[in-house]
Amino acid sequence: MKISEGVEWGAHCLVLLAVLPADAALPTGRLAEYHGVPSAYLAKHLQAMSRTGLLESVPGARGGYRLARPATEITMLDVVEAIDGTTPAFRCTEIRRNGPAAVPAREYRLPCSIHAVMDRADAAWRAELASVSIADLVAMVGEKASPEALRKGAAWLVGALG
Amino acid sequence: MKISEGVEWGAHCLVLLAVLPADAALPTGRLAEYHGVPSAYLAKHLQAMSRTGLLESVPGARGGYRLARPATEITMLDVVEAIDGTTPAFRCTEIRRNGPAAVPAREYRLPCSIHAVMDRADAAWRAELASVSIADLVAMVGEKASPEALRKGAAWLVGALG
DNA sequence: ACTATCCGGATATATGACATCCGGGATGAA
DNA sequence: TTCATCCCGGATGTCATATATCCGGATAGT
Repeated sequence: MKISEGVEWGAHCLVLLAVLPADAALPTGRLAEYHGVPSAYLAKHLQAMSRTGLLESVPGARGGYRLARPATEITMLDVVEAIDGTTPAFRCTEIRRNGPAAVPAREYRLPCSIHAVMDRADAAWRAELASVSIADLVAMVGEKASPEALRKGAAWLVGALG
Repeated sequence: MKISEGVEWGAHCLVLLAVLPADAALPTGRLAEYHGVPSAYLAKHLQAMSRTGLLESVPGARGGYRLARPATEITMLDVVEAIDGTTPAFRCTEIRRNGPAAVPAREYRLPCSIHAVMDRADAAWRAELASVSIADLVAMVGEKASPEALRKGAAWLVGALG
């Protein structure tokens, strides 16, 4: 089991965009440069977040991306679902309907018990992700990051936005 | 994100083995036949569960697999970890150390906030899985399955064990 | 001895993740 | 108007992993 690397990139981008002045936007190239990741591929994930309404794209010269709504209203679950999709990790192939114990399809009214358990675990995972917003992450990073790193990041932002 | 199909197979096999008389074992071929899955591939997953101590293998003619401990003491988390591995779904690539805001490695004492959030969600998922035992699943299946399916399954078992 | 079975390794194939590129369209600046 | 950016979607290529199979060696019943 494995989550796409793009989720990490997307989350970091959202955190960076969350500390920008209102209405300011950063283009794909700048976001890629800041995080040291390939620009062409990051674009794919930014487009995905734009499609699901997390980011707003500003076309044209001096355009870029900015948050589509306040950072308090974007959760980590939104990011994961935008980039990794909403398909549950477990897919029941209904193997109970195979083999010698199989009965006609209409008998399988109730969902497979194993399926149900996996779905509950999936729901718990998503609930945990939904409880954390991008704004929460901004606060955490502000507390944890070294002053030096914060200073360098801010200095770069001034250059990128100017 | 996606869980190996083998987890479903493994869980169903454990449930079937849990209803066997004590000390009775079923070989790979029978387990595969009962669930309608390829025997050679199922063997891989059974071996994995054997290595992690969920199953006990009985070598030699008329051997097979049986539970290594009571069904009440085998959880769904055990199954998932045996077959899908214990590696967390999210892997932090520390992209905060890239780009213009990077500082010397010794400055990154505290874990990445995004990483921390993903780990908490992963823990919630595992906790949910750990709260359900194979014995619980046997009970659920007993309640939910159609009497007809249970009868056919039992009949097949009598033949397979005889 | 013979047969049935587990076990590990080697191998083949398919699926999806990762990564890049290009053409089209939209926007603002010159 | 013209031009330089920039977003967007599709096509493409590469690579890692999941899926699936097979074989030889070891082991235990008959």
